[in-house]
Amino acid sequence: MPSAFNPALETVAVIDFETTGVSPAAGARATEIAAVLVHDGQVVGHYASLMQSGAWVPPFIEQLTGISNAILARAPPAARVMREVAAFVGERPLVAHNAAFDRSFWRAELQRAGRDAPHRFACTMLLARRLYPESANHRLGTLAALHRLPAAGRAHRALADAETTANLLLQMQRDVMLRFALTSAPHALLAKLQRAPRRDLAGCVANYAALAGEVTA
DNA sequence: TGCCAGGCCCTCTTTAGGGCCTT
Repeated sequence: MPSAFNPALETVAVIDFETTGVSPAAGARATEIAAVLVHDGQVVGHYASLMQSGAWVPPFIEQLTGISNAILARAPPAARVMREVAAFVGERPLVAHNAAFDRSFWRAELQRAGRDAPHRFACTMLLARRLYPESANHRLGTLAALHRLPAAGRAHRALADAETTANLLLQMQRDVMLRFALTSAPHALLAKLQRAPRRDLAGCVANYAALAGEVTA
């Protein structure tokens, strides 16, 4: 039975950081990263690791994530972890929930590790605001509950949140296909939709479909 | 020891302000 997704759909990497704060520009550092590879409608691989940057973990963050200074003392160096995860994702497009946040740490930590960060990002939060305006809010946990996504483990840990985001991405692919009668919902289309005027998603899909006729039903 | 930001979007807007979302 043929897959409902385009076999040519590129693999994307869904990432999630745990950090000591909200801004690398203000001195916050990453404490954990996870990357989940998604291809043809399913998760096909993952990477996850704590990382030791030497940064101090505030009590609020320890309570939120369960990641303590004592745990990080035994973690591998941040630069080594970032080089490993960069090799794992390669040049694939990246996806994150509130991607502006993860993009800032991705760039900052890779720069510290001596690696370029040219990756394209897509944001499940921006897309969810357009696809699910009826949701009470667009936090990852709320959207996971709304769609009854599979439980992925403790929230606010990198791998669990990356897996939840990956499942949300797959849910949105299915919903876009259903809503707009498409046979596939490639990453490039979702990336366009996340920037589309909220009241003209159908117009954005039509324009995209006209340029890439293979996605239409 | 323990603070901190920024991109995006909406509207009471656009020469701005404030809320959301991430840790």
